[in-house]
Amino acid sequence: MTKRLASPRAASLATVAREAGVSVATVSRIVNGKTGRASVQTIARVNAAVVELGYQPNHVGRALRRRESRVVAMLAPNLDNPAMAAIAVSTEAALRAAGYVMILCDTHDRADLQDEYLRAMRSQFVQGYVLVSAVKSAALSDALARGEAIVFVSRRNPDGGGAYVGIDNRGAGADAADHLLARGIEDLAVIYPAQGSSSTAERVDGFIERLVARGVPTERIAQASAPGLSHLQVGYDAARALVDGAGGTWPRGLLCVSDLMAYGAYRLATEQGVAIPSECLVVGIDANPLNAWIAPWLTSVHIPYRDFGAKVVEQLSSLWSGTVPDDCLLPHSLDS
Amino acid sequence: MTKRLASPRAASLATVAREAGVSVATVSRIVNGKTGRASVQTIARVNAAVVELGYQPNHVGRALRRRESRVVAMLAPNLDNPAMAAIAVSTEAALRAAGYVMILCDTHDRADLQDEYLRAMRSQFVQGYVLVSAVKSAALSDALARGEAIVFVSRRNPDGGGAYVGIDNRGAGADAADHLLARGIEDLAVIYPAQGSSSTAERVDGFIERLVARGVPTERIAQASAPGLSHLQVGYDAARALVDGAGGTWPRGLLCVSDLMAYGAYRLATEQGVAIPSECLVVGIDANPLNAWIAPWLTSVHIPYRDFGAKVVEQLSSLWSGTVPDDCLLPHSLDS
DNA sequence: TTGATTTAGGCAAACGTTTGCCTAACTTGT
DNA sequence: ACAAGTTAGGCAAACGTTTGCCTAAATCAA
Repeated sequence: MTKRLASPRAASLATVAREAGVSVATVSRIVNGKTGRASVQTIARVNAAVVELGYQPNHVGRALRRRESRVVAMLAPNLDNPAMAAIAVSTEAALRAAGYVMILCDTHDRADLQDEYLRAMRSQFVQGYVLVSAVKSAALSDALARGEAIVFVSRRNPDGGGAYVGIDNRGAGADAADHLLARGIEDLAVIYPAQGSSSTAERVDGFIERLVARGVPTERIAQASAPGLSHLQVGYDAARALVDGAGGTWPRGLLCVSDLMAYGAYRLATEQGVAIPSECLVVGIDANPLNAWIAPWLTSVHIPYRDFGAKVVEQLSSLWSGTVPDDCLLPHSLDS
Repeated sequence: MTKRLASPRAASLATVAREAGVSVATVSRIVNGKTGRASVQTIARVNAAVVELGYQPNHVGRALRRRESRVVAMLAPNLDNPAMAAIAVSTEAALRAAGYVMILCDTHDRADLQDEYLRAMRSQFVQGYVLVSAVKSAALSDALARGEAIVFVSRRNPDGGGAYVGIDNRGAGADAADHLLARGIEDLAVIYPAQGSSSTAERVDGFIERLVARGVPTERIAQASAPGLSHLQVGYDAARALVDGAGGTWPRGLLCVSDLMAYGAYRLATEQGVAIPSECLVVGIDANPLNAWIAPWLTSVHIPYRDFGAKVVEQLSSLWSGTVPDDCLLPHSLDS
């Protein structure tokens, strides 16, 4: 027979304990699977009460007592970027599968917002942080010094060290170089954002190094960059700088360090009547799923963003168990 | 593999109280701005201690005591869709400005996942829910019956009623109709997903109603749909169904109820050598910012997703204060 | 002066969990 | 039969806040 509850309060350990005629401590132990401490009959009685009352452990009480929540905060610079969104989605799924919930914060790539979020999250007993393309900031250094569990994604710890999930950026740049050379293109250029993060810089380096190693004279590798946060605009501006710097002519092959930058460059090409890809083969990095539908002109290095989440959770688990994990580099690929 | 250092505890009310030589209660009142209860000197002393120790209120303790967190859960069907990501970003920003944090859950449009999330969130003392394109489910009905604060976005409450933020979908469809008619196009079609949500169905209805009202014979308005979750694929499949149903000829004007569907249709057109927009003017709905860069052929009804967040927070506030807010319809626009 | 009111702030009980410690009642070993 | 060990489970103290209630002292009214 079921009781009609006077208040809409959810069942607590106390409710269950009363119903089962045992103490709160016993119920707590049983629902937490500490088996050795109770008789079979008691366990059965408690479990019955749990089911009947629909008891669900209260995470707030638990967090207070254990001084830990099952919450992980992700700080990402801008979810407008489909690559970031993909990372967020896959991380959220992996965390949830591991029994965590994810709080998402958009830092807009601003150090002050990153600081504010880091501080705010601390008082939520957040258990770990996933920092996508983190920037250097005071609260970040503090958090690292305190030994918080922090996984860096896509961009390495600006203070050096720390757990990292990403790809071999140099390798990705090198692959792009090989791809272009394999098509007999030797009039090459690369564009990138002026506020260089470690990852974009590494892509550029890898690209140039490989070209040089394969005998392309340095002076035939044009470079240009542009400031700004929107990779779309940066791509447009950098491409303009590149072309203007070359007396109005486009290179035959162009590496853009992200797909969004490639979209920006494409717009300029369209405006200037340059045919892509026949006059200029554009290579991006990210392999946005939209490319197949509306940007078939773009060749792009595939990054397995959908696999990032699982790796991030692995690294967090390592940190929680007290070890410092090795960097995790996922495989990229450029289908030819 | 090195061991991490144990972190020193953050300052609590007790720490501050000891430092300032007052009781915990007094500190609590002061940090909460209950001014009438303390002398000016005490307030000054406490504030000094707060600053010195870098005290930040612990949200977990507060949540436990007040039986409310400052957490809102957003359940969204798929963040891969840029429109969803835009809603998530703007809601997160608006909530944070109002002092809340947002937990993000990706339901993949599945009722069972939506149920699981709703139940899991309850024991986190989540204060409100933002349900983007919610589907009918048991836990949703339960939550509504319990009187939880729930705001529906983009798709109305499947059980009817409830707070809603969205656009005038019929109006958007009608605007698309006007746009096409203004260009003298009368050979028209519309494609939409087979699993019709209220919003896409309304867009189709508004489109057709307006066309009929302006004298287009019903038999000249072709329709097609396709099943599936990915609007990209749905657009492709539906366009194929449409064209096949018309003996291989494309309409002169085509409304796709989302931009992603338009991308899908575009791919088919490209494959079939149909020139967009000269042979077929495609109109989408969403106005994805990428369009200007890589899909200039697409005309799209602009939806102010960036304004959704503020409205969502308004509606949540209404719910929290006990009133039932009116539906909030934001203005859409189609720049001609 | 006295009684009434205000001011300033402390006490302690929640909120829901977890866990070290304690204690009865058994079970063994000898 | 008695000491030693095991089992089953209760007690109560945290964790960090908030808040109703209480109490001194100070102020005020008459």
